[in-house]
Amino acid sequence: MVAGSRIHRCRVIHRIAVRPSSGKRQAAAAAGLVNRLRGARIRDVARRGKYLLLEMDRGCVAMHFRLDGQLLWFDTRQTRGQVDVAFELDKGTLGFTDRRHFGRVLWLRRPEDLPGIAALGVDPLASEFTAARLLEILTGSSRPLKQLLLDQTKVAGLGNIYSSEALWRAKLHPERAANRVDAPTARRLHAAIVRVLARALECCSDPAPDFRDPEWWFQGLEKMLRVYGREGKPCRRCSAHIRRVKQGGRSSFFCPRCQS
DNA sequence: CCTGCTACCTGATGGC
DNA sequence: TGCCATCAGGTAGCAG
Repeated sequence: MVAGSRIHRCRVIHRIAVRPSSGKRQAAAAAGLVNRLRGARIRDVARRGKYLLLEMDRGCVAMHFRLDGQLLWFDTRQTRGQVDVAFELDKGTLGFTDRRHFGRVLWLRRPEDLPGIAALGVDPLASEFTAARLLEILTGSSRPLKQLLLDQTKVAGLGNIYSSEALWRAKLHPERAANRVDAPTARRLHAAIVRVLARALECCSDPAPDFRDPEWWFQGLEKMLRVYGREGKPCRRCSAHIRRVKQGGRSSFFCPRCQS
Protein backbone atom coordinates (compact mmCIF):
# COMPACT_ATOMS: atom_id res chain seq x y z
CA MET A 1 0.00 0.00 0.00
CA VAL A 2 2.79 2.42 0.91
CA ALA A 3 5.47 0.97 -1.38
CA GLY A 4 4.91 2.25 -4.88
CA SER A 5 2.81 5.24 -3.93
CA ARG A 6 3.65 8.88 -4.30
CA ILE A 7 3.95 11.44 -1.54
CA HIS A 8 1.85 14.33 -2.80
CA ARG A 9 2.75 16.42 0.18
CA CYS A 10 4.59 16.06 3.47
CA ARG A 11 3.48 18.24 6.35
CA VAL A 12 5.61 18.84 9.44
CA ILE A 13 3.19 19.66 12.23
CA HIS A 14 5.53 19.35 15.21
CA ARG A 15 9.03 20.43 14.25
CA ILE A 16 10.75 18.63 17.09
CA ALA A 17 10.11 15.34 15.25
CA VAL A 18 12.47 16.33 12.43
CA ARG A 19 15.17 17.94 14.57
CA PRO A 20 18.56 16.44 13.78
CA SER A 21 20.39 15.05 16.80
CA SER A 22 23.29 17.39 16.22
CA GLY A 23 22.69 21.00 15.33
CA LYS A 24 19.54 22.86 16.10
CA ARG A 25 18.35 23.95 12.68
CA GLN A 26 14.82 22.65 13.04
CA ALA A 27 13.31 25.03 10.52
CA ALA A 28 15.84 24.05 7.85
CA ALA A 29 15.32 20.36 8.55
CA ALA A 30 11.56 20.69 8.24
CA ALA A 31 11.78 22.65 5.00
CA GLY A 32 14.30 20.16 3.63
CA LEU A 33 12.05 17.18 4.34
CA VAL A 34 8.98 18.87 2.89
CA ASN A 35 10.79 20.00 -0.27
CA ARG A 36 12.58 16.71 -0.91
CA LEU A 37 9.37 14.71 -0.60
CA ARG A 38 7.01 16.82 -2.70
CA GLY A 39 5.85 14.47 -5.47
CA ALA A 40 8.49 11.84 -4.62
CA ARG A 41 7.72 8.14 -5.10
CA ILE A 42 8.26 5.52 -2.38
CA ARG A 43 10.18 2.68 -4.02
CA ASP A 44 10.20 0.38 -1.03
CA VAL A 45 9.94 0.10 2.73
CA ALA A 46 12.82 -1.41 4.69
CA ARG A 47 14.12 -1.83 8.22
CA ARG A 48 17.64 -1.41 9.59
CA GLY A 49 17.88 -2.26 13.25
CA LYS A 50 15.14 -0.19 14.86
CA TYR A 51 15.02 2.30 11.99
CA LEU A 52 12.23 2.16 9.44
CA LEU A 53 13.21 3.41 5.99
CA LEU A 54 11.07 4.75 3.17
CA GLU A 55 13.35 4.28 0.18
CA MET A 56 12.50 7.02 -2.28
CA ASP A 57 13.42 7.37 -5.95
CA ARG A 58 16.09 9.70 -4.66
CA GLY A 59 17.20 9.53 -1.03
CA CYS A 60 15.21 8.04 1.81
CA VAL A 61 13.21 8.85 4.90
CA ALA A 62 14.52 7.30 8.12
CA MET A 63 12.18 7.03 11.10
CA HIS A 64 13.04 6.01 14.62
CA PHE A 65 10.21 5.40 17.07
CA ARG A 66 12.30 5.40 20.27
CA LEU A 67 9.94 4.73 23.16
CA ASP A 68 6.51 5.87 22.08
CA GLY A 69 6.57 6.71 18.39
CA GLN A 70 4.23 5.03 15.94
CA LEU A 71 2.69 5.26 12.49
CA LEU A 72 -1.03 5.74 12.00
CA TRP A 73 -3.03 5.37 8.79
CA PHE A 74 -5.81 7.77 7.83
CA ASP A 75 -8.10 7.28 4.83
CA THR A 76 -8.21 11.02 4.12
CA ARG A 77 -6.00 14.05 4.58
CA GLN A 78 -7.56 14.63 7.99
CA THR A 79 -5.23 13.42 10.71
CA ARG A 80 -7.27 13.08 13.87
CA GLY A 81 -5.22 13.51 16.99
CA GLN A 82 -1.67 14.64 17.50
CA VAL A 83 0.32 13.69 14.41
CA ASP A 84 3.83 15.16 14.21
CA VAL A 85 4.56 14.48 10.53
CA ALA A 86 1.97 13.66 7.87
CA PHE A 87 2.78 11.98 4.54
CA GLU A 88 -0.14 12.50 2.16
CA LEU A 89 -0.17 9.52 -0.23
CA ASP A 90 -2.42 8.43 -3.10
CA LYS A 91 -4.95 6.54 -1.00
CA GLY A 92 -4.64 8.23 2.37
CA THR A 93 -2.25 9.72 4.88
CA LEU A 94 0.54 8.10 6.83
CA GLY A 95 1.07 9.89 10.14
CA PHE A 96 4.13 9.74 12.38
CA THR A 97 3.14 10.41 15.97
CA ASP A 98 5.01 10.43 19.25
CA ARG A 99 3.46 11.98 22.36
CA ARG A 100 6.83 11.97 24.09
CA HIS A 101 8.69 13.49 21.12
CA PHE A 102 11.73 11.25 21.37
CA GLY A 103 11.17 9.74 17.93
CA ARG A 104 12.59 11.24 14.73
CA VAL A 105 11.84 11.54 11.02
CA LEU A 106 14.84 12.45 8.86
CA TRP A 107 15.56 12.79 5.16
CA LEU A 108 18.84 11.21 4.09
CA ARG A 109 20.62 10.95 0.78
CA ARG A 110 21.70 7.43 1.77
CA PRO A 111 20.85 5.55 4.98
CA GLU A 112 24.54 5.37 5.93
CA ASP A 113 24.68 9.15 6.09
CA LEU A 114 23.14 8.80 9.54
CA PRO A 115 25.90 7.69 11.96
CA GLY A 116 23.40 5.67 14.01
CA ILE A 117 22.53 3.61 10.93
CA ALA A 118 26.07 3.34 9.60
CA ALA A 119 27.25 1.88 12.91
CA LEU A 120 24.54 -0.79 13.25
CA GLY A 121 25.75 -4.31 14.01
CA VAL A 122 24.49 -7.61 12.66
CA ASP A 123 20.73 -8.03 12.26
CA PRO A 124 19.52 -10.93 14.42
CA LEU A 125 16.96 -11.95 11.78
CA ALA A 126 19.52 -12.05 8.95
CA SER A 127 21.40 -15.16 7.85
CA GLU A 128 24.75 -13.61 8.89
CA PHE A 129 23.61 -13.85 12.49
CA THR A 130 24.98 -17.26 13.45
CA ALA A 131 26.06 -18.76 16.74
CA ALA A 132 29.67 -18.40 15.60
CA ARG A 133 29.17 -14.72 14.84
CA LEU A 134 27.55 -14.18 18.23
CA LEU A 135 30.42 -15.96 19.96
CA GLU A 136 32.87 -13.57 18.24
CA ILE A 137 30.87 -10.59 19.46
CA LEU A 138 30.69 -11.93 23.00
CA THR A 139 34.36 -12.80 23.32
CA GLY A 140 35.26 -9.28 22.21
CA SER A 141 33.83 -7.61 25.31
CA SER A 142 33.98 -7.88 29.06
CA ARG A 143 30.74 -5.96 29.52
CA PRO A 144 27.76 -7.63 31.18
CA LEU A 145 25.71 -9.71 28.72
CA LYS A 146 22.61 -7.55 29.11
CA GLN A 147 24.41 -4.35 28.22
CA LEU A 148 26.13 -5.96 25.26
CA LEU A 149 22.79 -7.17 23.86
CA LEU A 150 21.45 -3.62 24.11
CA ASP A 151 24.39 -2.25 22.12
CA GLN A 152 23.01 -1.60 18.63
CA THR A 153 26.50 -1.56 17.13
CA LYS A 154 26.90 -5.23 18.10
CA VAL A 155 23.46 -6.76 17.47
CA ALA A 156 20.96 -4.40 15.88
CA GLY A 157 17.38 -4.49 17.06
CA LEU A 158 17.20 -5.92 20.57
CA GLY A 159 15.79 -3.62 23.23
CA ASN A 160 15.37 -3.80 26.98
CA ILE A 161 12.45 -6.24 26.93
CA TYR A 162 13.77 -8.78 24.45
CA SER A 163 17.28 -8.71 25.95
CA SER A 164 15.90 -9.76 29.32
CA GLU A 165 13.68 -12.36 27.66
CA ALA A 166 16.51 -13.87 25.60
CA LEU A 167 18.80 -14.15 28.63
CA TRP A 168 16.05 -15.86 30.62
CA ARG A 169 15.46 -18.38 27.84
CA ALA A 170 19.19 -19.05 27.58
CA LYS A 171 19.47 -19.38 31.40
CA LEU A 172 22.16 -16.69 31.46
CA HIS A 173 22.58 -14.11 34.21
CA PRO A 174 22.36 -10.54 32.84
CA GLU A 175 25.43 -9.47 34.81
CA ARG A 176 27.68 -12.23 33.53
CA ALA A 177 30.65 -10.91 31.57
CA ALA A 178 30.15 -11.48 27.84
CA ASN A 179 33.61 -12.97 27.33
CA ARG A 180 32.94 -15.58 29.96
CA VAL A 181 30.71 -17.51 27.57
CA ASP A 182 31.83 -20.63 25.69
CA ALA A 183 30.69 -21.88 22.30
CA PRO A 184 27.83 -24.13 23.50
CA THR A 185 26.51 -21.26 25.63
CA ALA A 186 26.72 -18.83 22.72
CA ARG A 187 24.71 -21.34 20.69
CA ARG A 188 22.07 -21.35 23.43
CA LEU A 189 21.89 -17.56 23.52
CA HIS A 190 21.75 -17.39 19.74
CA ALA A 191 18.79 -19.77 19.66
CA ALA A 192 17.10 -17.82 22.47
CA ILE A 193 17.43 -14.49 20.65
CA VAL A 194 16.01 -15.88 17.41
CA ARG A 195 13.19 -17.60 19.29
CA VAL A 196 12.23 -14.49 21.27
CA LEU A 197 12.02 -12.38 18.12
CA ALA A 198 10.03 -15.04 16.28
CA ARG A 199 7.58 -15.29 19.17
CA ALA A 200 7.25 -11.51 19.38
CA LEU A 201 6.42 -11.33 15.67
CA GLU A 202 3.79 -14.05 16.04
CA CYS A 203 2.21 -12.34 19.01
CA CYS A 204 1.95 -9.05 17.14
CA SER A 205 0.43 -10.51 13.99
CA ASP A 206 -2.29 -13.01 14.94
CA PRO A 207 -4.27 -11.14 15.90
CA ALA A 208 -2.47 -7.80 15.81
CA PRO A 209 -3.05 -5.84 19.03
CA ASP A 210 -4.47 -2.32 18.85
CA PHE A 211 -1.20 -0.42 18.60
CA ARG A 212 -2.95 2.87 19.34
CA ASP A 213 -3.53 1.65 22.88
CA PRO A 214 -0.49 2.73 24.95
CA GLU A 215 -0.76 -0.63 26.74
CA TRP A 216 -0.79 -2.63 23.50
CA TRP A 217 2.07 -4.88 24.54
CA PHE A 218 -0.12 -6.22 27.28
CA GLN A 219 -2.60 -7.53 24.72
CA GLY A 220 0.06 -8.62 22.26
CA LEU A 221 3.25 -9.51 24.05
CA GLU A 222 2.03 -10.65 27.43
CA LYS A 223 1.55 -14.15 26.04
CA MET A 224 5.25 -14.46 25.31
CA LEU A 225 6.89 -12.47 28.12
CA ARG A 226 8.49 -14.87 30.58
CA VAL A 227 10.44 -12.54 32.84
CA TYR A 228 10.15 -8.87 31.86
CA GLY A 229 8.15 -6.86 34.40
CA ARG A 230 7.69 -9.87 36.71
CA GLU A 231 9.74 -8.70 39.70
CA GLY A 232 8.75 -10.65 42.83
CA LYS A 233 6.63 -13.15 40.89
CA PRO A 234 7.59 -16.82 40.59
CA CYS A 235 9.92 -17.87 37.79
CA ARG A 236 7.95 -19.73 35.13
CA ARG A 237 10.65 -22.41 35.06
CA CYS A 238 11.74 -22.94 38.66
CA SER A 239 9.33 -20.73 40.68
CA ALA A 240 12.08 -18.77 42.48
CA HIS A 241 11.23 -15.06 42.85
CA ILE A 242 12.14 -12.92 39.84
CA ARG A 243 14.53 -10.10 40.70
CA ARG A 244 15.21 -6.71 39.15
CA VAL A 245 18.58 -4.98 38.92
CA LYS A 246 19.65 -1.71 37.32
CA GLN A 247 22.27 -1.97 34.60
CA GLY A 248 23.36 1.25 32.94
CA GLY A 249 20.17 2.91 34.15
CA ARG A 250 17.89 0.21 32.67
CA SER A 251 15.94 -2.44 34.53
CA SER A 252 16.95 -6.06 33.99
CA PHE A 253 14.68 -8.86 35.17
CA PHE A 254 16.07 -12.32 35.86
CA CYS A 255 15.66 -15.48 37.89
CA PRO A 256 18.39 -15.72 40.53
CA ARG A 257 18.10 -19.51 40.63
CA CYS A 258 18.07 -20.71 37.04
CA GLN A 259 20.01 -17.96 35.29
CA SER A 260 23.77 -18.03 35.75
C1' DC B 1 38.78 2.23 20.81
C1' DC B 2 35.76 1.31 24.87
C1' DT B 3 32.75 2.50 28.67
C1' DG B 4 29.55 5.12 31.62
C1' DC B 5 26.80 9.17 32.49
C1' DT B 6 23.37 12.63 31.21
C1' DA B 7 20.10 14.87 28.38
C1' DC B 8 16.21 14.67 25.65
C1' DC B 9 10.34 14.72 26.52
C1' DT B 10 5.75 13.45 28.38
C1' DG B 11 2.59 10.94 31.19
C1' DA B 12 1.52 7.56 34.74
C1' DT B 13 2.04 6.12 39.32
C1' DG B 14 2.95 5.97 44.22
C1' DG B 15 4.26 7.99 48.72
C1' DC B 16 3.42 11.48 51.97
C1' DT C 1 -6.82 16.04 47.12
C1' DG C 2 -2.39 17.86 45.88
C1' DC C 3 2.35 17.84 45.21
C1' DC C 4 6.67 15.90 44.28
C1' DA C 5 9.79 12.20 43.09
C1' DT C 6 10.42 8.37 40.32
C1' DC C 7 9.92 5.51 36.44
C1' DA C 8 9.08 4.00 31.38
C1' DG C 9 10.10 0.31 25.46
C1' DG C 10 16.10 4.36 23.26
C1' DT C 11 20.04 6.71 21.65
C1' DA C 12 23.41 10.68 20.90
C1' DG C 13 27.01 13.29 22.76
C1' DC C 14 30.44 13.81 25.73
C1' DA C 15 34.11 12.93 29.29
C1' DG C 16 37.41 9.93 31.10
